Amino acid sequence: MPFCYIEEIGKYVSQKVTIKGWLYNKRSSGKIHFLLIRDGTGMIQSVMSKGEVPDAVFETYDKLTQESSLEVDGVVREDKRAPRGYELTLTDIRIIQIAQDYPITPKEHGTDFLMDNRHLWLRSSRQQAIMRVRNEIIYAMRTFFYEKRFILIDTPILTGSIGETATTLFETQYFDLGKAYLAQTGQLYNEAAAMAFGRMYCFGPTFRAEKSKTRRHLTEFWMVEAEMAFYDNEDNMKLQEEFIEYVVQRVLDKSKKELVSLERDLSKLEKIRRPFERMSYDEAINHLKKNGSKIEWGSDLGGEDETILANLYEKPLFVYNYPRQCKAFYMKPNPQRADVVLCSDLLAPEGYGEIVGGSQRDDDYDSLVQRIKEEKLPLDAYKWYLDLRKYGTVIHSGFGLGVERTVAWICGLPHIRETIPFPRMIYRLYP
RNA sequence: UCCUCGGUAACUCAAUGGUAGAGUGAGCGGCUGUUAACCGCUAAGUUGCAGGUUCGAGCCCUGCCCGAGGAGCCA
Repeated sequence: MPFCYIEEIGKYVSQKVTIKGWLYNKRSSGKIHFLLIRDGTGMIQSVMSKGEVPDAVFETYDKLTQESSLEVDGVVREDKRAPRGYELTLTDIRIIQIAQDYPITPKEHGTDFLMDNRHLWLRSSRQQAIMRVRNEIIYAMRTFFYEKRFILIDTPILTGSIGETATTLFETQYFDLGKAYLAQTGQLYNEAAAMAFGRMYCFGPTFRAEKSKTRRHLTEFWMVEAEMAFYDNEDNMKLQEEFIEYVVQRVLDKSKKELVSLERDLSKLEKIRRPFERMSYDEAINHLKKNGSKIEWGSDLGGEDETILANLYEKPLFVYNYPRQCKAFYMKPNPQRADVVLCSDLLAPEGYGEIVGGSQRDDDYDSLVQRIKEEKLPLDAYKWYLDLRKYGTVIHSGFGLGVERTVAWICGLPHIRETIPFPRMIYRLYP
């Protein structure tokens, strides 16, 4: 008898198959039992009627509890009455283990309880859909870069030198060499790699010890960061548009079923096509002031400011040329205007906020040394980084995209915590 | 770190300062097409912790602990 995964059950219509999985839910009318079985690839309703199977098999229904593990044999049928189109007429059930008091019931639960049971919550159909979309998003990102001949270069997670200023870093003792920090970005290493390979990207976890407590923050999150030699910031923004469009449209194609089950409005995603909207930082400030914001030129945009701007359009919005003072030291000053840098943030629509930050990097040795001194950063730690401006410096640019914020946006989720299997947040390290 | 809200049965929530209750889940029984099935019965509580006010506190006051939403900061 063939073993089969539920996602390919359609290939086995009128055949007898074996399914291995877990009991999601059960219902009965007394002489007819319904078992909803999941196997990680999907869900199928299985049916048995009294008299049509041996009594011993029929009575195993009474013993089965939610999330008990089991193997079943049955004949595959197409049936409109089944929740997923196909149904299994059972011939045998073999119990592997009876689950005792599975805590997550089919009814409502609160956030705290679900987060404490995250290891089990992942079994529910909504979480399954989100993780499948996340999987497609990541695959689309990697495919995009692979097809463009970008090289994947893995950057270190334990670092000595710090990437940027402001944010707080997780630190740990590193043998006799002093403090090591968990990487908040791979960018500086990316620049070294771009000078070696031309166009590259890294994909990995990053860490911020910020005491942020919002629906858009994690202390551990995944970032995809690209770096390109001979790209100015205009080339950089064009690449970002192409990248986002590719990822959204591909996921829309590959994960339609999951997005529909998450009740995502697909028409909103269908509109994510190049070119995206653009607005300079100066224009953004003017618009915000006209609409009652207290923001002053020179400070970074707040969450509410971003939402006001992003809601003007149905497509993502680039805000470019930020003041030098609110951006990282490595960004290249605008040659026409020394008070702003050649950079852009990409704001996702529907209030999802910043998902990409990018810039042209300062390629001049003296100017970079000056900026490092201004920021009071340890010059020694950046010696290798400065070498990149000594040995064949070229114009180069790059960007970083937050994977979880992108997943939240594409799935239409209210909170980032459901976009990663085991979220790390300021007040949560378990499970 | 700051502001706001919350903590009552395993879960989700009720309960004018006056006998702590319902639904879900669990257990038992019924039902031959159920769709978070339905119907009946049963068990289930140190009301987050420590004090205080009061004849009497789940409810009012103080402190602490835990969580959520937001701010700042960021992807």
